[in-house]
Parts: sequence; C-alpha cells; structure tokens
Amino acid sequence: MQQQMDLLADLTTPQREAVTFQDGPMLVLAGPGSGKTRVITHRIAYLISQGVKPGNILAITFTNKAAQEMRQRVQALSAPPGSTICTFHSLAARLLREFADRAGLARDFSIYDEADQKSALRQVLKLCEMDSQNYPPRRVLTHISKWKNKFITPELLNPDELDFFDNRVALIYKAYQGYLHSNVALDFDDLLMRLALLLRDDQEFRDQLNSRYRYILVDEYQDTNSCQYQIARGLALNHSNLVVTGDPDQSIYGWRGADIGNILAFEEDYPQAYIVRLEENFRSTPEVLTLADQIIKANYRRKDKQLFTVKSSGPPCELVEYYDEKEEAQGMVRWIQQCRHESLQYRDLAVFYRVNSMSRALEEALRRDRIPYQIVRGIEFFQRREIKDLLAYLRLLINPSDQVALRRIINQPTRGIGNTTVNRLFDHCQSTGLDIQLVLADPEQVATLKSTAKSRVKKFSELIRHLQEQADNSVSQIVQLVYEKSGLARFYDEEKNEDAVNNVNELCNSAALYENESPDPSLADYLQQIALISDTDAYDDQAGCVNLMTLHAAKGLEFPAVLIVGVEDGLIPHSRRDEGENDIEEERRLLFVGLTRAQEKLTLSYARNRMQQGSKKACIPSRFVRNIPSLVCHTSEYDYSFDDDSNDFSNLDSDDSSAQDWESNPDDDILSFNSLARGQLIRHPSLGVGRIQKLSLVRDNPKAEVQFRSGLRRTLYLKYAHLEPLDPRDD
DNA sequence: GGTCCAACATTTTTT
DNA sequence: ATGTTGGACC
Repeated sequence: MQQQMDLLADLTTPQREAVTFQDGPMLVLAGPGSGKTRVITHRIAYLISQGVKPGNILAITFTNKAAQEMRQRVQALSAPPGSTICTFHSLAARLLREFADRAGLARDFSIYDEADQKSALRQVLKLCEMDSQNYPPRRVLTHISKWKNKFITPELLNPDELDFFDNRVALIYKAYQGYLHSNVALDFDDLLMRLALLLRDDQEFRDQLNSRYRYILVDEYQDTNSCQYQIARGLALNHSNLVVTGDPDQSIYGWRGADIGNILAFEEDYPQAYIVRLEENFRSTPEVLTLADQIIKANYRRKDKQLFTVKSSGPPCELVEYYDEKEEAQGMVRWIQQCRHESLQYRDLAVFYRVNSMSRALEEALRRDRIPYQIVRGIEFFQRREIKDLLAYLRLLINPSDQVALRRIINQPTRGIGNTTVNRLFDHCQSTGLDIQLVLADPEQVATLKSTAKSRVKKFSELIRHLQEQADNSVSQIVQLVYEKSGLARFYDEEKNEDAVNNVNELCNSAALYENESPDPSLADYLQQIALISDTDAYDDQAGCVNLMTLHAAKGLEFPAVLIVGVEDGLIPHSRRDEGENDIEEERRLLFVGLTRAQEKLTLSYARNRMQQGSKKACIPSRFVRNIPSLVCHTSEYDYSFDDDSNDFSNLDSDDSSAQDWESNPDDDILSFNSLARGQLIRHPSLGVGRIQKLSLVRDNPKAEVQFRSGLRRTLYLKYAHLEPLDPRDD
C-alpha cells in the first residue's frame, strides 16, 4: 500500500489517470516533455502492485536505448522484474525464433542489414538476368521495403494494377524473398511482416501470446507502420488491453512506412478507447515552447493541443546567420564556450543536424579546439569491414546456409578462391540441388573446377568445420578463436592494420560484456542483438562531452542547451522531400522534435553558403523559421574576414591604383590586387554587378568572394575571372 | 586469380 | 569529396 502511494505521489491528474487506468484500450496523447516515459514506467509498476504478474506485461519501444532506459526506471520503482520491455524488432526476432516451426522458419535464421540486403539483391538480379543499371539495388530495395511495411507480400501484388517498372520490381521482390528463404535469412522488414502474418493466420499462436501478454503498451505509436499496427492489434485481440502513447506532432518516420494515421485513427479503431492528454510540459522554458508551437501550428494534419509549461522564463531563442558551414562550425564552438560560461557542462549540450554528412565540418572544428564530443552513430562500428567480416564468420557458424556471409568471407583473407570459383560452386548447387556446405566439403564433384581450386575449397571447408566444433566455448572465446583461426588476425597483423586490430579487440570486449550481462548468453542471441543495434543506441549520457546527432536520433532525448545547425531550405525541409505537403509537414515535425529537446537554451543557425557534394551552394533560411515572431534573428556579430587562415587584403589602401592599372597590368598580382578591395563594387562579364565580400590568397592565387545583385554568391579566382571595378558613383 | 585504377554513384532520415 | 564497383592488366 505504501508503495502504491509512492507510485502515484508526484503525478499530475492526467498522468495519474493514465497510470491507474485498468482494462481496455487507452490512447495517451503526450506532448514533448510531458512525462510520457514516467507514465509508462509508473503504469508498469502500478499494474504489478495491483497483482498483475510481471510476465504478463509487454512494453514495446522503438529503440533499444529506450527499452533499456525503461527497464532501469521500472526497476528503480522497485517493481519485481520479469516484464518484457523491448523493441518491435527484437520482439519479432525473439518470437520468430521461439515459434520458428510454426512460422515455417529455421531457428537460427540470419538477420540481414542494409549491406547484406544489397549484396543479396545483386545476386538476385543476376539470377533474374536483370542489370543493376536499370534496377539500382538501392531503389529496388526501398520499393520492396515499402511493400513490406504496408504488409504486402509478393502474392498480394496484382500485376494488372502495376506499371511496367513496378511489375519488374514485383518479380525481383518475389525472387528476393526466395533467395532470403534459401539463405535462411530475414531482413528488418521481414521480422515485422512475418510476426504480423503469424499473428493473423495462426490462431493458436495468437491466443497463446494473448494470454502471455495480458497488458500491452506501445510507445511512440505515431511511428508505427502497417505491420507494427497489425502486431499491436493482434497481440491484444482477445483482451484489448492496449495502451498506446505518442504524439502526432513527433511522427518523423513516414519515409520508412510509418503511418501517422495509426495514431490519428486510434479512436476509430477502438471506439471505447479512453483518451488522456498530457499537455503540461516539464522540460522546456516558455520561450522554447512558444517557438516550437508557433512553428508546428502551421501543420494541418495534427491534433491541436495546448502545450503549457510551469518552468520559468529563460533566454530568447535565436537564429544566427553564418557565411558558410565552416564559420557555422566556428560559431558552434563559440556557442559551446559561451554555454560553459553560463555554467553548463559539456554533457548538457547537444548539436543537431539534418544529415549525417554535416557532422564532418562540426567535428573538425571541435577537434581543432579540443572540445570533447561524441557522435551518436552506433552502427558505424558494426559496418566496418573488419567487423563485418568477423561477424560473417560467426554468422556462418550459426547458419551455414547464409550465402551472403559465405560469399563475404570465403576469400577474406585471400585464400585463392576467386569469384569464378564461388560462382561455379553455387552453379553446381543450383543444378544438383545440393546444399552448399556439402559441395564445399566435397569439391571433387564440381567438374568445372580446376584441381587447385578444389583443394583450396576443401581447405576452407575444413576450416569452417573446425570452427564449428568450437561452438561449446563462450561467446567471447568463439570470437577470439574465429579471429585467429580464420587467418584474419595474421592478415591484419601483416598488413600492419592497427585500426582493424583495435576494432576487433573492441568487438571482443563487447562480446565479453554481453556474456556478463545476458542471463542466457549464446552466439545466436549475441548476433541477433548486434543485428538490431541502431544509431540512437550509441548515446551515452554518462560521457562528459558535447553530443552530436541527427535530428532523427534526437527523438526522446533532452538537453539543457540545444543548437540546431543548417536550418536552411533544402536541408529542413530536405530538397528530396519538398514535393508533397505530407512530406513538408513531416519535415516540420522533425524540426519540432529538435526544438522541443531543449530545456533552457535554444539556438538555430544557418549558412548562406554550403559545400554539398563538392560544390558550393547558396542557401536561404528554412521556410519554417521565416517570419516567426519569437525568434531573435541576427547575423553572426563576428567579422570573419579578419581571421581567416589565408592572407587578407581588405586593409590595403585601394586608392593608389586605378582601374586603368588593373586593365593595363592584368598579370601583375599586387597592382591588380590593390584596385580590388573588400567592399569594392565590380562587374563580371557574365554574372553582372556585385560586391566583393572577401579577398584572400589560396596558394598564392588571389581569390575573391563576390555577392552579386542577382543573389548569387560566388568564389572567383582573379586569375580567371575578369572583374571590372566600378565607381560607386555609377551605382 | 589478384591487384590496381578509373568511373560511377552517392547523402535523407533508420529498425 | 568520398567510397564502391567493375574492368583492364598482371
């Protein structure tokens, strides 16, 4: 009883309603910073205190990080353990493994990430005799993914309703599924789709799960796709004890099939649903909230809500203009230093950007000033060549049919088994119907192979068999053994590839860590966990450093001070998404998510010029932040033209040389230079009239940055561009 | 069969 | 600007 009092002690009325709501469907509309996680964790603890068995509770989150945090917070409420708190994908992987026979799967299926999918698709295209020029793997995979996310299996596609290209992709889709099946592999989308299918078609399975999970909570419901929607529905079909929480304004995954309609239509799906609105914000200052509200209210597809905060006033939100991305990065450094003067710690600070590639310029500036930072980009490590190779060996031990893994490592390190040999091996499998492992073990039967190739293949097969015999060892021991016996260790050693060696060591550490933390460690489970790691999982709130991440990765986090860089048209909204109004609204929500991460201080910035794919582009501030009354806008007060690394000529006297001198001595750098100074009005033969913003030397070549009347801004080398100085009086 | 170089795509976001 | 892929050459 005492415990129950504590559980409800400092909750607001709507929070308490959500926590104590007993049976049936409920929708919790939770604005940013409204204590949503708190409600979920307290609800789990509350249900248990009411006699619900922990094992009957299932909470589904979107990221492993969120699941982990939720688990810790439930534990902190001294609730007994045993409830299931995981992501959709890990739930699916777990259940499909547990009920593999019902699902028509082998227990030890591989999970294919994007790279694996791509490699699989390339093979499929070859089998279908289609070329990757007309059917770019990436594009095809996106297409297939969209179908899968909509819960559309290949059989469901009607050729008559598809255009030519879609019909071809549908064929590839079918072949790709067949290929994955023969590889005993599922991709990310398959995990969800297969679970959704099983729930739909296998009543016994569904009933069993319905009684196992009696209370279901789905977080971030606004980001669910059709499969996830069907899973949630199917899991609660018999009891309808389904609580979903989310915020339509934070739906940012439409591009990967999430349907904001799922949350908007929850009340229609469950007419008896109880609805709770959490509108009180405990995170941000009124300044931050006002700005976020002014921006998001331009959206049409939303549920209007009245956000309010109890927090006291803070500094105004600012929008700062910079010349280019480099200066924006320097501006970031000064922003960080200023925050520190305001007695904030590094770990209190976060910098968000729209695309990963923008982190480069920021990183350089941070390194130069020795500011500690972490980039929230978790999968990067697991995509490194050496890590993927080692993992492919491990995968092959668990799932010998995994052709993608086999192709990856059969000649890594090089053992004289080239592409031709591999293709001949698989051709032989195809024509005889034999399993690849059998053929590898007995290459003599492959008539097309030369004897050298045969003996090499045989040797490789023996290596794999030898490694398979080590399966009794602990996970970390297996990792170590495979690393050494595969020849990778010697290979990197001889190559003096220190990075690779260090990274492999780190993988060994991760395996050891897994071993210690997992209640029931196994290699298969370890591989599954790794396969489902995401970027956002990398955020370490204990690290004492500035946090850099994409706007997407920022969801669910909060920081005392937030800087969002690159708030420009073309980035937010991104240029690839400014067709449909739905896309624009999602981009606006993405900015909204970023804004509402800030607790105290919120700064936005944009650059007038940005280097993209090797060329410089002129930029304008994002349409989302134009004419926003509560946003204080200013150009960076710092005059950059005086502290560039390159030489600066802006202080040279421009009066002792005339236009005639420039024209008569076009080859004389100094003289011609003197006629052109910063602020000088000029005419370019084709670009028209403009003003020089900055002069500098690049490897002894004088360079001018010119702002033209047309709005165009260009960097011009005086050597090539004939700039004619104009008298201001002609202006 | 392996290695090296050139052309090509690629960068929007991610489980 | 960078990483990947495919082709030419060894």
